[in-house]
Amino acid sequence: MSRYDPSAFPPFAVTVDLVVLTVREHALCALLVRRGEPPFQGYWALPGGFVRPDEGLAEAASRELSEETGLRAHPMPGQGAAGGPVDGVHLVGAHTAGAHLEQLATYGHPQRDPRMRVVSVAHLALAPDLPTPRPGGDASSARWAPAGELIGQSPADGVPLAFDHGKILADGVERARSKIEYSSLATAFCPPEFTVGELRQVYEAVWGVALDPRNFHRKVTGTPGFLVPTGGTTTRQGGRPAQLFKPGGATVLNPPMLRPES
Amino acid sequence: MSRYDPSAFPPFAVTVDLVVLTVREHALCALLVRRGEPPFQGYWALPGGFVRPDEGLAEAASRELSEETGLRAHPMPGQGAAGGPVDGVHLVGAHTAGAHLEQLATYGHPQRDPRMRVVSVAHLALAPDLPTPRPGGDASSARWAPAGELIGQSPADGVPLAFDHGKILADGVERARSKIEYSSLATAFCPPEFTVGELRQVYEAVWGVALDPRNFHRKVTGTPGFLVPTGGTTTRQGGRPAQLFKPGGATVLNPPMLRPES
DNA sequence: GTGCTTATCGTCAGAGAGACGACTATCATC
DNA sequence: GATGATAGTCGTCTCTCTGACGATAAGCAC
Repeated sequence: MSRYDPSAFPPFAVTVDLVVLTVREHALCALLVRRGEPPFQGYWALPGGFVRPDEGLAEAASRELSEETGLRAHPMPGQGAAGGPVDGVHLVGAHTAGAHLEQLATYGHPQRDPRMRVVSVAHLALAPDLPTPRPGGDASSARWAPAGELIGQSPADGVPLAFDHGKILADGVERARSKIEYSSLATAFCPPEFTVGELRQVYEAVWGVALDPRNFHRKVTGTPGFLVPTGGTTTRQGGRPAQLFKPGGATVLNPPMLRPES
Repeated sequence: MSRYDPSAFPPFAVTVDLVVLTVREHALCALLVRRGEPPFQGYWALPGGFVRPDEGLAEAASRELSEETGLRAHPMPGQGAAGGPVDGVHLVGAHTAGAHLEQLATYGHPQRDPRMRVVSVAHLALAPDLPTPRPGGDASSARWAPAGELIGQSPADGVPLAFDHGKILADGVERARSKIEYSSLATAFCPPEFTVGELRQVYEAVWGVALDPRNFHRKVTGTPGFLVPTGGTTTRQGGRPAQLFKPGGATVLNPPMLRPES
């Protein structure tokens, strides 16, 4: 069985790759960076990089996210059981609301990188709309791309991503789509204070469906601990002034938001 | 940013660890093996081992499972999107029903193994009650242990597991508990043909609650594609003869089975 | 047969969701 | 200032599903 033979083990490279999602202009978008060197030179890829010898996986993901977006991380307490196997991490940028980071899955096909054996621990980050996608200072080397076009739900399938990043992105989008059903994670896409209508637009963008504003309003305001009114109002969406809310303490939604069957 | 510098990368050992769950005597049990060498010599641990240079992660998990339990694996088609990010694999043993294998999460804390930097990709396997836990041929080196006692839900907390395997086991149990809510995975704990009562006992053992037999019967027989009657009956549970069923094609349960709150 | 066990069908009340009507409050424009 | 457009918020009705639980069926041990 030779379990754990420390003298001779096959060496692997371990990386983290990030699926960073946000909602911009009513569409779910993913952060991509352009590869400057082979393999897949010139292709778009997910941001990521090597795990350093002395850092953990979540730590590496948090560091990479910070390098790519400027978001800084601090641990989000009390998420252990509810947040799934790997605890979520809450991220706070200098001028933005919190974000969410969690482990997604690990990809280790022997030939996924032609240079060597690389195992990538993919992470999923949900962020509010970042004013400037200032990734690395070089604007042409990074962009927000509509997720629907990248995962084959649009006629223009677009250029494929480097490595197996198309598959990783699709898995991340599916995770986000299912997770906002039964958790309050959709608020991670919103600014610190938001209206019910803005939250509904998040659901509509992530799921790609239209939701009834009245039923949605009843549902989210009627779920204890989901939303807390801040007292303020805003008219930034036009129309009648809307109440402003911030996320309540609840992390799980019971009963869940139901995604309409298409 | 130095993304992917193939010339110099920190070498990691990559292993797979297995959370193998089954239901025996109305209790959820996990497969443990005894460590014969340091560190944690004499401790119980999850089965697992190194990923070989030319095999994928699921492949390695499947191989380890086969070595430990005798279950053989073959791919389970058509599970891609519904089964989550990482496809499930269906396992078939010589004399038993199918089993289920899926990636759980990856654990890579820098100090989780005192000898070297080890990243472990944990997998979750759900198997029907195996007649003989013949792990490696040495009966004293492996056992089925009640999961409740191992994850701190019982007064006798028992001996802790080696490494971070207690945490991995707890995550696997939680994954199983939540996944049988909205998928048909509970049938993976059952023999090829089973009664509604046997399926109910699986839910009761995994969740640790009592369910109403009448409502459970209505729910599972009323969900299209969940169960298919085979035509036969059995009295192996005593009482009135019960219809035998096999798993239907459905993988997702909509609406889900609701775990009683408490 | 009697009693025990488990399976299976039925009934009823309450919670929650989808469909949609109605009213409110602001802004842009005439 | 009146008018219309836009968006927010409250209600109502119906249907489905669930939880609680009564009732009956069909085996086995004695």
